[in-house]
Amino acid sequence: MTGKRTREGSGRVKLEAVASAAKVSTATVSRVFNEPDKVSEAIRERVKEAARALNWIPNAAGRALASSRTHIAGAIIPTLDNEIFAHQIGGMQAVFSNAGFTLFLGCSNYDPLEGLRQAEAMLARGVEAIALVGENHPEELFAALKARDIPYVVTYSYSKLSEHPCIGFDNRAAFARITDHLLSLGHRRFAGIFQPVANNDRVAARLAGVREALAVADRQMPDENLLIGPSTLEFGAESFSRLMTREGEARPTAIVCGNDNIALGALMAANALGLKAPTGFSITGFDDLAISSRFTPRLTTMKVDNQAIGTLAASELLAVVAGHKTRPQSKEIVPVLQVRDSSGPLA
Amino acid sequence: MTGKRTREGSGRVKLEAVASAAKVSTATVSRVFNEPDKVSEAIRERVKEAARALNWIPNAAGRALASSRTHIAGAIIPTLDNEIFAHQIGGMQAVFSNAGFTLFLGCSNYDPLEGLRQAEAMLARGVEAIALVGENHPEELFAALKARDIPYVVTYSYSKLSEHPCIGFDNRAAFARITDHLLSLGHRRFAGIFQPVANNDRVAARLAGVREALAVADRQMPDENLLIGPSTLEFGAESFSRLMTREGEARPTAIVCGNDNIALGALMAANALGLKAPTGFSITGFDDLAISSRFTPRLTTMKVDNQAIGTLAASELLAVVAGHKTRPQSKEIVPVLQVRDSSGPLA
DNA sequence: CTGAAAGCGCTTACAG
DNA sequence: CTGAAAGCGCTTACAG
Repeated sequence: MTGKRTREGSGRVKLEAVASAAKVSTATVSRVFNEPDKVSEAIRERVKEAARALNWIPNAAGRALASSRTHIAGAIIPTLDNEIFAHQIGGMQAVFSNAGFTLFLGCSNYDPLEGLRQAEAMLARGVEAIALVGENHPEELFAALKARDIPYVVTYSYSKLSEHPCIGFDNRAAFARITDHLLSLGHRRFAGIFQPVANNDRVAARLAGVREALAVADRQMPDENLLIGPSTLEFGAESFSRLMTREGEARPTAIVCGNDNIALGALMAANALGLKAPTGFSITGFDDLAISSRFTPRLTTMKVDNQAIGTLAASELLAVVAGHKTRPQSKEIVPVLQVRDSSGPLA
Repeated sequence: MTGKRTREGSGRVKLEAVASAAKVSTATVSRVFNEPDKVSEAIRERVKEAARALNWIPNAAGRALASSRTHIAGAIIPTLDNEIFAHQIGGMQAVFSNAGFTLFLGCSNYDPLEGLRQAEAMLARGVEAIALVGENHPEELFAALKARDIPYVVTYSYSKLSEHPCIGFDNRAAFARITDHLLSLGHRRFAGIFQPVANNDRVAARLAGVREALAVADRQMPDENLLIGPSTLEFGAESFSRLMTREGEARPTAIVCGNDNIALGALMAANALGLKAPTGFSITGFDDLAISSRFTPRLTTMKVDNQAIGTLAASELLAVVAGHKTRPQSKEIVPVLQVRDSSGPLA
């Protein structure tokens, strides 16, 4: 009879119901929750009471549409299977949640296009800020972020030269450092066991760090001494066996592994072969996993505070969202070398 | 001059711009992307072209408000520090993403109230479905889910008796199973090293499983043989030392650990003390972490496909959201006993 | 400090 | 198959 259209609606309690229950306008209800100082205490209490009584949960879509704010942030990581990213997300999640932000999580599985796809889904849903692991993303993604003026940070890797705000550490410097450690122990024949370099700027930088440190010492790592494969205990183990069963000069004395997982695999193979580092050879890792310091032999590695990377990234992003700064500030986290039993003097 | 109000807006390209560029109504643009079959091909192409040219990304808030659909799902887990939950989330994320859903992640740190808080934030943001680890959540949470008719599943734990749809395994049965294994090996003096039971229905069920199996065999685990503490290698190690330095009858021969991490710690302590399972004692874990089958001695444990729990949970939730069923179907994942070197005949 | 009402960017019932 | 326009549930510029 009336010209009214019929619409489904959500069927939920809405702000309007709270307003009429508290006998105030919808504007006032909104203010009570968003700018409480602008409302007199008596009314404030009345409205809160009504909201509680009706069990009102604000509809974020309405809020987002009216205010162009969503209180959502996003993070894109390669995979949760690696505890370093899991810890990073854990730290991030806590800080965001504490600030009233809910976190979208996307995993690219090391496929930049998949990362792009997921980031776009997040943008469509109005994320106010986004964190990306590494710089290895399609230019398109960074362009979209800039076009919409969405603050972002690149995490895990850090470089002074980067055009992006980054929170992490210098992978190249870290591996130059660990190589120097082995060099200072007298090692001259180096081998490397690394995860794939494709789509992974962090691993590429690590290798560059090793090569750079060796070059300074007038050394180098022959191609046949660099084994690349999956970041698994197995690959570490089989690579170690392949390397150490070589004869004479072909056998390395220092094996730099791309991370602790690979190094632990190598150490297991060594134990199985009855070889005990640091006698005759040294092995190093990277990450300092919980188990690395308790394994026999204890693994020489570098410790990174991944959770701190996550909390710092979230804090910087929130500061920009809140308008405290215009751009997230880059922060360098310095990995700490942990010299333990798996590395020692050449002799 | 005009009575118009000034509003900020998002400043972004909107559907309206696409409509006028393609010389069609906004209704048609919307249909092109949501019900393409209802639009003639010529117009469809024209609109898509215009959208592409303008680089339009739909505003999800507008869409959500008008359609009451957000294409967002949520998951609440205790922590990402434990790889079992990380794997579960990894599986879930992939399935959701594939279906056009973006995933909210919340970590409760084993605090039910924190989990409730984060779940409420997700509800406010319109999640269409939610996955929760375990049943240990405030009744309020389940009530809110039911009131809003949001499909949910409880993951990781499984019980036929549960009033909730659950996808996981029977923790009680699994630990009864592992206890039976030790019993069948001739062990009679049992000890346990477990993580805290508070707010963790899974751990409570595990302990119940051990006790139940022992009771059937007319045995029991004395209070002083049950050590409870953090799920760390350290706690596993120190607990082992404490247990195994006891004299005579007070020293257990079978140690059931709450998970692999604790068991690995115990094994490390054993190695340090020069004790080698399964000579004189047996140790079991739970999870079958990557390292467990390669440690020396290889750990007897139970393997759970956590990723499958995640993918199944997401699939069930999506089926409900899509209207294919009214309620997620419970699914039991059966853990597989992996008998290895850390357990053996008593004598 | 408070309210009436326009507007955020979409979808969809209705009409043709 | 297509369009005009109401409506989704909030926020906020404006007026008082």
